[in-house]
Amino acid sequence: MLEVAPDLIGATLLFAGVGGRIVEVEAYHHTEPAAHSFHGPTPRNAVMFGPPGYAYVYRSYGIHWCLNFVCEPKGSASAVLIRALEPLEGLRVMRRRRGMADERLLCAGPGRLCEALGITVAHNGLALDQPPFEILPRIGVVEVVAGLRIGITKAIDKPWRYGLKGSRFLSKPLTPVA
DNA sequence: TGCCCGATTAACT
DNA sequence: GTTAATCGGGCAA
Repeated sequence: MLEVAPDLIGATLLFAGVGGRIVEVEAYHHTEPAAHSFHGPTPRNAVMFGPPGYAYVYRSYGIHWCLNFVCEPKGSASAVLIRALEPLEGLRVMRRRRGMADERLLCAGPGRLCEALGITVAHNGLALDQPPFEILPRIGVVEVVAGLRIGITKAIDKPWRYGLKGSRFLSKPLTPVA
């Protein structure tokens, strides 16, 4: 899981033809209290305990949707939270859905990202390798920076946040960690 | 059965 | 900088 997370940076994620390049992710594992799967399976996070390669969508603060990729190994209940995209495809659609013109903020944050792509809990448990999802491997070399996770209050010490170096589409600046 | 809190965002002072 | 919006899960009673 800690291997696939940084590898996702720079890959292109499309949902029904709308999306862009992944510039920010965070890794979660059920052995640390920040993860939803920490306390064991529930109806909400059940997909995290299933096979890898599926989407886990959950509601945050009762308002927003957040998209996760379920990772190897199966049953480990580990997942990677997609935090930010660099908008590339379907800009018009995303702008309409988000109701704003600022391209930089279209997908800079988990809740914004889901709203822009039109992802809701209805897509929870969908396979990531078939429509409407489409993931294209990154092309060429990208500079990945690791940092401390943000927006959480538990297990903040783990440097499991990964971002594309210098990207202006990050939800917040990335603080490098050795 | 009820209360408190969170992997957030946007609007307001 | 601060605060409301809003819902499912964990924990206390």
